[in-house]
Amino acid sequence: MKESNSGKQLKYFQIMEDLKEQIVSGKIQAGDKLPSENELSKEYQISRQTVRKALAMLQNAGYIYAEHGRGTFCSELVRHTRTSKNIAVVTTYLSDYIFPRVIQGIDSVLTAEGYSIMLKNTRNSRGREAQCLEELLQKDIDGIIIEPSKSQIFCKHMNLYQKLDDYQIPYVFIQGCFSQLKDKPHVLMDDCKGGYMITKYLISLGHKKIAGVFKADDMQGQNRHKGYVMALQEAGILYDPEIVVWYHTEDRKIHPYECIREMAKKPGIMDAVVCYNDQTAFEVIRALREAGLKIPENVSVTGYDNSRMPNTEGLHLTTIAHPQEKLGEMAAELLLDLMRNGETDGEKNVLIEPELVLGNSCIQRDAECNKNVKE
Amino acid sequence: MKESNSGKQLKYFQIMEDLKEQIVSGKIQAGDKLPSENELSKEYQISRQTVRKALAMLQNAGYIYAEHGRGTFCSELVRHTRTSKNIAVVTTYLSDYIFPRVIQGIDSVLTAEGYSIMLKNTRNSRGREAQCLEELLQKDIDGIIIEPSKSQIFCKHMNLYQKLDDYQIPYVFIQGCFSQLKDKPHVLMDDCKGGYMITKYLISLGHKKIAGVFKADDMQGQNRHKGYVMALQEAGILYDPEIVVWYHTEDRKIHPYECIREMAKKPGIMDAVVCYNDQTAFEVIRALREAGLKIPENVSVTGYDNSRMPNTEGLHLTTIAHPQEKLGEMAAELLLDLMRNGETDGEKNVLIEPELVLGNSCIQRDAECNKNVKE
DNA sequence: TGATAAAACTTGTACGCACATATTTACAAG
DNA sequence: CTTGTAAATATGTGCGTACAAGTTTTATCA
Repeated sequence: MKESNSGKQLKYFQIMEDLKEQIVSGKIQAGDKLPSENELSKEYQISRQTVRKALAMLQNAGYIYAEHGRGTFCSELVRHTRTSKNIAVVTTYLSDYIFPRVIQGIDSVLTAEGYSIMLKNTRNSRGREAQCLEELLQKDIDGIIIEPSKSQIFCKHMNLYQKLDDYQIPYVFIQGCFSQLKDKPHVLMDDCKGGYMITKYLISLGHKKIAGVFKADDMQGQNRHKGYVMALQEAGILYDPEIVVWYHTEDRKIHPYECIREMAKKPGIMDAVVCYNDQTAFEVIRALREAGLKIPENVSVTGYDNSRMPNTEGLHLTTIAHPQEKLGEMAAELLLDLMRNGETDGEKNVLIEPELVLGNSCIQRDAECNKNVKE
Repeated sequence: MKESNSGKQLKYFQIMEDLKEQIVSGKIQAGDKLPSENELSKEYQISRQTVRKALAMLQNAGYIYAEHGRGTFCSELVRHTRTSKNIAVVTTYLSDYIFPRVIQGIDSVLTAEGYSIMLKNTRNSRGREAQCLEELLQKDIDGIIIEPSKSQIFCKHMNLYQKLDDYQIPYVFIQGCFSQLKDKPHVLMDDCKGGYMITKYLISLGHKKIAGVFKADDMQGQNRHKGYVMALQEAGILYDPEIVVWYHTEDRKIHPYECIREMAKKPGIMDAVVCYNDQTAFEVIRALREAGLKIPENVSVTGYDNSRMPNTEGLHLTTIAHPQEKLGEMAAELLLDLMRNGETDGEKNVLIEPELVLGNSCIQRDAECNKNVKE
């Protein structure tokens, strides 16, 4: 396009400029109805067709929108120009047991509204997360649903989130949330309460030496650990760092397994293990079994997420339900709400209540349980 | 803007689409001069004003530019649209046990090349597939990887694939392929051979009455069935339609289960069941167990896809390996190749060799096996 | 032959009219 | 009070004309 007619006194250009001025200056505000084409035609003493040309330009530029039969209205400037109908979803893992159902929930809500999903994954690396965001900033997207990578660690690319704010691209965190951005809209589980509930459950079964295996680099791990500690303290059980294992994304396959196998060598050091999630729980079970211990006869084990994963030999984990699809739906709806109404109104954050799912991986343990560890 | 006038035959819209088509298809190339407004007006038998409206829209969209006094020209921009770095992936199911790893394979290849994935899912409905394609045609994408919905049934929206060809948007089929488009690039498993292999394996174990449960509405089901028939014929076993069950997407949860339970009432009617996939195999196993039959002691059961799904009570399915990640990678690489080199060179189709995965769901059956069906 | 003016194109601006179609309002009938 | 209908009003489509203002081609003259 050229439209370098800034100096000339073309009628359609003048009226266009005039109306634009009124919109930008605030004389005509978002949602206000403009005078009808005939009124403008009279007012400016020009033909309706010329008025239409001016209005068409403003509409193209996103300043106004017309509704057939109703009139022409001032649009919410930035908001209405976002019509790519693309939403980006940034996840940590693709083949994770959580992801498919979460994205299915997101998809079902967004597809119904005519949106398309752009998928990105970070493999839980902050570098790749930054790269994803940079790529997305180049693209035409209306909003982002993001599962932060290593949400526990200080976020080094705040500037990118700042840019999202500047560009007025709304975003919703799921699963976790950087501490620096904890005021931003997010949908996550009450992991602290979940950790508390499942630990309390073990205590109620008579366990006294409850080990814990937690992921160190995301918020979920921190919160589940916090709940674990709360439950112990409430029951007057001393927190024993000797039987708490922290691991990072990179060594999730080996570290918990090896630590637990090492711990299992000391008889009676634990009578239960609270695990970060079901996946970790299976690693722990593998380690315990190789050490000759039986689940749950010798050691009770709990998971988190209710993955219903390949459970070897009829063992069903006692775990915390993860409303995967629901979480996706809620995040999508929150995002739609943000896109429609802006960041103004009300409470944006959703905290999902955890729910205990009973399996057969835990057992009632009486006072003298410690004797029958390793028969 | 709305411009949702896709269906109507508005004159300015038609001529606009017509010209756009010519530009995108390459009939009008970058730099070419378009017919003058008066010529178009004569040619299409409409007024010059209406032609101007159509041209204005194309100019707004960046397809053409006008030079005062000289004419209207096709802009270079068309070529640039092929650099959106967006690839669409259209799948049937999101939470399917195959999908996550396939898309992970796709993602790993495409992300490395700087592409982003746009995700669409059809829930195996052809209507939704058509809708997805229509939406994608509106968007800025460089290529598509598509798992066709109900690939066995005649494809009713060939026109959309034709449009992809016109717009020169390359696409690769995975998992299945419409018979009308079987010459198009695709990456799929040799399902016929897979069905043949697994049936032959059962025959080699001494089975004589091998039932089959197949999905009727996709190519995979047809091909696995074809292999099943081939193996039977090769072994001189008569094909018995009484013990072959066909089901559709919609009743995948109930139909196989009920048919097998009905069949199981007749003692000795079958000594093995070849199933469309692992998911179906589990439904079949559930039905057989409820009829009082033991797997594999009374009836051997095979799956397909090697899903390693929640296997009840230590049962591991004998199945066919599904190289999910590899399949995704191959499809992505094939698509990249198409985008770089066009459709010209060499063999585009990839047929993955099936591989037998032995579990404990099948057993050697001696000649007089039929006695011990139902003890 | 070569410069120049005129003619014949091109797109751009501006206005007019008629009718289609969607929405709101007013009013009357039940 | 509800419902149906008609009128008024809004934008949307489509056509026609006239003239303005650039660019290219053609005809003309020195």
